[in-house]
Amino acid sequence: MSTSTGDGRRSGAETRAQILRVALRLFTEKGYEATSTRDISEELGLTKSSLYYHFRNKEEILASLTAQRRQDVTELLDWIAAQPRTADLPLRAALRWVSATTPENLQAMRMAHANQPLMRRLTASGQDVRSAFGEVVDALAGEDADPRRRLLLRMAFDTAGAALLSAQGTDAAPEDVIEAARAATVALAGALTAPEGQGDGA
Amino acid sequence: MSTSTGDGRRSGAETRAQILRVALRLFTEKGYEATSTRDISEELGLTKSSLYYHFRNKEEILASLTAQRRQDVTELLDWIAAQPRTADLPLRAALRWVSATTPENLQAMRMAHANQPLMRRLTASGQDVRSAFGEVVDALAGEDADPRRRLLLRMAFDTAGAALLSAQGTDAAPEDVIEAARAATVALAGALTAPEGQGDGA
DNA sequence: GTCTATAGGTTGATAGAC
DNA sequence: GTCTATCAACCTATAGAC
Repeated sequence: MSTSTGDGRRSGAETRAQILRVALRLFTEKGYEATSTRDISEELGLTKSSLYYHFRNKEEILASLTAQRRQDVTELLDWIAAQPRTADLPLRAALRWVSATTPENLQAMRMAHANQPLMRRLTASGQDVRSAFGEVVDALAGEDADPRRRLLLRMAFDTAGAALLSAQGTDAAPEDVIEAARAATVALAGALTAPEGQGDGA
Repeated sequence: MSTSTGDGRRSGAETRAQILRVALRLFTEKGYEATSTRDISEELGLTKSSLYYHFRNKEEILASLTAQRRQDVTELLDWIAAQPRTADLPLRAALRWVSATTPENLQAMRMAHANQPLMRRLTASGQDVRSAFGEVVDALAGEDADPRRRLLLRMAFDTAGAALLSAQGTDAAPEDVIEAARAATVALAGALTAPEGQGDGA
């Protein structure tokens, strides 16, 4: 029966999870600034004040939604460091990254995309997912590679985000998005190892 | 000498253009909702009220920034309709689209990306740039193509947006972004005509 | 854990003088 | 064309009762 107390109260963890679920959806649909704490609380049948029992402030709700992502990038960096530096390492690394994307990850990415300026602000003041990619690119392409090559490599990792962008307004399922992203990663990484033409002639 | 009146006033068109320039930057940096009319006016040495002489309301400023984009898609559609339906038409069409991207277009795209939820709202209530791409995809792939193929084709057109996404936080110049987008379009369109492997075997 | 009540501040927008 | 003055609406967040 969970930890319900019998009257209108719920377990702390349960309510907290509900708040996060609703906030994730509203922050994505309407944007963080356009979503008021009132919007969130009313949808749960609570008052604004009750929200402040579970979270210090509105931004902490967002932080809880964002946490636990840089860890993944760090693991990827460790994995790359342990790999033999073969020519197809960029492809294997990017494919590993994109293949690890789950539908839950997609929804978090949607939210991040829907609040770009805000995420940029948080980025500047602490932990960052996107800037960590700079290290990944450095590890794979070297800091001396030309900007166009570096950007293309980055795009090979970012195909999930790109697919999400293109899928906007369509009825594409999360699985379609991930599959298209994988295909795009293969294509982009391939272009990096054979930049000119599509045959293998000179 | 322009149309300055000699005292503190400026020509209407001139002030209007300045407002649009500042708004484009602030809407991109901070987001539409987080940018107040006060932010815009103060940066120009005006009062909020003066803004309302040039624009009916805040949203009309955004609309002025957004206008004149669907035209481009319509032209693309006409061009596609007039082309022979060869196997490389998707590549040629997507490349034509991406190649026509200017640094000015990039900045407008940046702004659109920074305000996804709002743009989606405007989309639902009238003219739309993104949904028009559905027609492009239909014309090139047919409505019967599987979702993964359709999405991949869409991504081949959306490489400028994807490159912009990946370029965030880097020092990539607009020209680098456009060049990387072109390369990505070639790679993605290539993957569409030869979906399996990178050789040309079965 | 949730409520009512309210503090304290910002916002978009309008009226009317100059 | 720009200003001052003002408004109603809304926001985040806190205090304190239950």
